[in-house]
Amino acid sequence: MPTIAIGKLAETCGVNIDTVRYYERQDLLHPSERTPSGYRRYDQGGVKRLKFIRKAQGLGFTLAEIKTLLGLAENDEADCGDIRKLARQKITELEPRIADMLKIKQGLEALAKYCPGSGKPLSECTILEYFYAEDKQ
Amino acid sequence: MPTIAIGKLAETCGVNIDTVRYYERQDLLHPSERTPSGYRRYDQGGVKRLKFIRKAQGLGFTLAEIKTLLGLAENDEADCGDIRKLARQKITELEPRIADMLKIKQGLEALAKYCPGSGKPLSECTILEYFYAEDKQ
DNA sequence: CTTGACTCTAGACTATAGTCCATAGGCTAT
DNA sequence: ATAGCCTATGGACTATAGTCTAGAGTCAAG
Repeated sequence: MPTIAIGKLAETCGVNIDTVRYYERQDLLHPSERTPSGYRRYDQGGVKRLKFIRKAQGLGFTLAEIKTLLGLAENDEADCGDIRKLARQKITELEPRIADMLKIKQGLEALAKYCPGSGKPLSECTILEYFYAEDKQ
Repeated sequence: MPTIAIGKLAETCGVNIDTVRYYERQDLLHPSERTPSGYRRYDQGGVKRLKFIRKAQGLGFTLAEIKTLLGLAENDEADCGDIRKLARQKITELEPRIADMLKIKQGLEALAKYCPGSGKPLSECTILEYFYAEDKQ
């Protein structure tokens, strides 16, 4: 079974070489062995694991969460429900964040819409007016 | 014109006292004067400025952007168009982020929907299958 | 056998927005 | 005048996810 060096692994998966070492420090990805001179060697499992990490990141999981996922994925006792639970939890975390961002966007749109725009003095800027408004309530 | 101490300012605006000093280091908010013993004193302008900062933050502006906004707000040469431009820019920054988060959420929902769930072995988990899938392309 | 590319380690540094700490001095009410 | 807050400073530390550096050692090709 051929193994590859860290540079090749990084290149294959499209990540920075230092990121691979960082994942190792975070206990997410270890080489399958080391050469006598101390060079890391990775097998196909390492490649899969690194791709797993990047995909899960793409879905918004943090490295800590990915560690849990990897732990489950390699635990024969775990079942599908555990994984699904994490996915659902992530969804419910995402929902208020999306809602917040939409609210912010709508707020900005409303401000921009009523701001008279170019050529008008700042005294007529409704955005600044909003920022400087006294809190009602 | 009465002035207030830093603790009172922080309390009035609902921020941590260290945050006020932090904003000063970031050149966002300076006391109107110092007492002979070196205590910061803030006037009503300071209160307004701090509230301005917090409101703009609530709309998703970074401190660096708020610095620009404050600069404009206090520059007689600036006009409304400048402010509106920043608001619009923020909106266009927000849009892809919202789209990304919706995409992530939908991806997770699709995964969770097809995952057989509790009681099923991991070998049937479609989420893990997705994570471990070979890239097509 | 030397050159250039690759890798090793430990530790510093990035961004963002704070928060906390120690130590010292100031202010106020009793 | 003294207890008990308040404030001053500089610097360290938090979280997250890396990125970069220095100095040393290793490997492969010509």
